[in-house]
Amino acid sequence: MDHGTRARRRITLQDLAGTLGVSKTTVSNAFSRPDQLSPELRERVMEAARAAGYAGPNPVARMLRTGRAGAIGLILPESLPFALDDPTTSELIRGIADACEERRLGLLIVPGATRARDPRTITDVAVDGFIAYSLPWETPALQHVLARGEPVVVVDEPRIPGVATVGVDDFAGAQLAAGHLISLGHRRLGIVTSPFKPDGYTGRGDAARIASSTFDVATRRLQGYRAAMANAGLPADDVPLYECALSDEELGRQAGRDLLERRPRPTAILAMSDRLALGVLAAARDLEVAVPAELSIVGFDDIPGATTSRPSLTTVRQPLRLKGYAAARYLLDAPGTPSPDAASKPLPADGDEISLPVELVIRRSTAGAPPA
Amino acid sequence: MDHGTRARRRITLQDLAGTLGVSKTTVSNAFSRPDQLSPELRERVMEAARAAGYAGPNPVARMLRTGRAGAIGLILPESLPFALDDPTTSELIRGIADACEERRLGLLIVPGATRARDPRTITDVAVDGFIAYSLPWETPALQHVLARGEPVVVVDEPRIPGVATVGVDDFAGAQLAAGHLISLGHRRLGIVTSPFKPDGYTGRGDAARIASSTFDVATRRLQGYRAAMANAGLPADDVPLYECALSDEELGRQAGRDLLERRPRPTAILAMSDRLALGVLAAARDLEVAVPAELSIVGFDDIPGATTSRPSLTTVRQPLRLKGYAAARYLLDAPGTPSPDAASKPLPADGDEISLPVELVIRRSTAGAPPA
DNA sequence: GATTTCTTCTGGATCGATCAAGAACAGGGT
DNA sequence: ACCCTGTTCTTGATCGATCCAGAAGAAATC
Repeated sequence: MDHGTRARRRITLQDLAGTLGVSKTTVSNAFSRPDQLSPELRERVMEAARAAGYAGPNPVARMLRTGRAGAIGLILPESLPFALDDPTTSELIRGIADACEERRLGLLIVPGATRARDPRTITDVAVDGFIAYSLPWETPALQHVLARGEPVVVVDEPRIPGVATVGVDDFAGAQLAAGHLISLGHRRLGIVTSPFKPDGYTGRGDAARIASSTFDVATRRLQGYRAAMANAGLPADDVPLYECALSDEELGRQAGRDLLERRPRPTAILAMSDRLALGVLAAARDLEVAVPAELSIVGFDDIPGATTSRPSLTTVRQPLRLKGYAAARYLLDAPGTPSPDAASKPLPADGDEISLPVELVIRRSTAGAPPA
Repeated sequence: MDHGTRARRRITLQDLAGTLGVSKTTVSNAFSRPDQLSPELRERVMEAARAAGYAGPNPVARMLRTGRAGAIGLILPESLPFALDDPTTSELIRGIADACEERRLGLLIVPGATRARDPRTITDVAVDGFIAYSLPWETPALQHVLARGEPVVVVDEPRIPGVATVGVDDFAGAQLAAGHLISLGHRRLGIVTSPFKPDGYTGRGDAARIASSTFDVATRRLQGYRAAMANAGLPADDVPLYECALSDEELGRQAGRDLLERRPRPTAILAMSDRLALGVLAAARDLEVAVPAELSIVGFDDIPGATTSRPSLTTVRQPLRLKGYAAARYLLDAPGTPSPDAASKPLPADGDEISLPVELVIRRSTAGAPPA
């Protein structure tokens, strides 16, 4: 790995100082603190640097001395290819990128955290802090991140006491979604859930799994759904449930088929993500169940595809991009340490936890329950 | 920025050695070269580390000493949000991520390179090499990358002597596309181009701009189109041309409207990317021009959306994901330095240049020319 | 028993920069 | 002449690890 450019040993600041007959501090200053030396000398230094092919101070050495890496790390649960396919994750990344760009910071992506592997992908990385996205409770990856002793902001989950978290009010959002269906007269609901454990299970809901869930968000959304049902006097505990290992359209379709083949057939399905909901929509199409005439569907997230589907998707909007932006800002600006521009975006912080608002967006995938 | 976790000063390997009464080398070995010390001592060290909250050797210090950063940098021309929207770029990223995962390397993204800014986003970053994607010739960013003296692989452009490049045969691909239309009987063609310069210009083609183009790929594709036309005896020089500042559907639509409003109206349009082609498709719909009956359209890239559009898009397929993978592998494995598994994927390398094959994919957006 | 070899561990140099403290010299004010 | 302030540049310590050469002791070889 030394092609594309000469393998000449890299010149150091020291060397350059030697050939110029000045001290290394002076050369360092020429690059990093121009006001600390006379313009003429600085020009001489830069000229010599150009001539010697010196590109500037070694970033790693500088990091070691200054203690700043100039980048933040993003821990993702799945692989990067998956993350890019998933609108939820890629919106989050966009938001984080917005903040990184403002602050001129690099973004280092560390994917595949749930498949616990070599901790070195986390421990060996030069960053000033981490954003950990949607990890299950017991992930070793998260332990390694925390052990590094650098600032960490968790997005969505897991909620860990003492660790800053940015998320949305999943409970309220789910309650809104279910409440909407109930107010439309639906009584036989079905639920498609995101995973409760990172073990790849896909299939009918299982009380034991739910009880021992390691994914906070799925748990809270389920509680929200059930709370709304309980409020309406519906039996919340034995609602048909299908768990998907990933928020993926194909699995949503599978879930939709399963739920729609049950008798009595549900008249409405709550999905914990829009991708799952779009899968359910596909299943309804497969089985020739009319949406919304015979079946109402509510998603969660409000991804771009929720507008363009046919019918468009009623869903619970969460500010995905803002969530990423807020997480990065929160990581960068310690609360209580008012940075120059911290006032520009006051975020609703509550202790360690920033909770962003959700909102029910009613589109065409929901309608009154069909006559019994 | 020290919340979420205690602000305790980080323990060093030295400290730990002190409290244990062993040398720092031993502690270092315990973490990084377990075979260099007795299992019992190693266990004692690890135990003490756990007790002291020591997460392992400081990655930056290790990098400085070993000279390896454990990550590669990806320079992108536009912002990351744009890159994620663009299927071409995100497929490339997927491919790079595949290779990084194989090698357990981090991926550090440095976006926005064409809007030349602070060189520090490039010079201050800890990576073992760079992949530079689709940059114009004179970008200062590229100079900074090259100046770092670390391995660089350029993807697509610019072709720079002595710098490894991974790309496709744009000329041949464009020739295939134009040849296909000509063999269908089309004589009045129009061309929608990606930018020739990174100055944000969108509008009708301009010979001067083309002559002074700083984007190799656009230039080569245009030459391919024109070569096919010249071969068929068509006047290649005054073919209607519309240049778009970005490969973006909205601009493609704008281009399509412009070309379709010219008289005589072209019977076929060549677009330098699928996103532009999809925009042209939208313009045809706007103007109620039937595709492919009244207008044939050929794209370039073969992004996923090319299959799902209506009609589906005839295009020149390039192996986008493989391109990313190949670039990363080429960066990691110096040619001539046969690494253990280098033989697994023999790539068609020609000197510094790897050229991946393209292929014409005929779908429903092209048909015989309408009768004159 | 002397010599060699192996295993296990140690000390000091080193990677390439930044930082704190201070030296040398200039000019200004009294 | 003196002190003070300011600018410009230098020296030596330091960031936190890895690497190299070698020491000490145990085991193997002759």
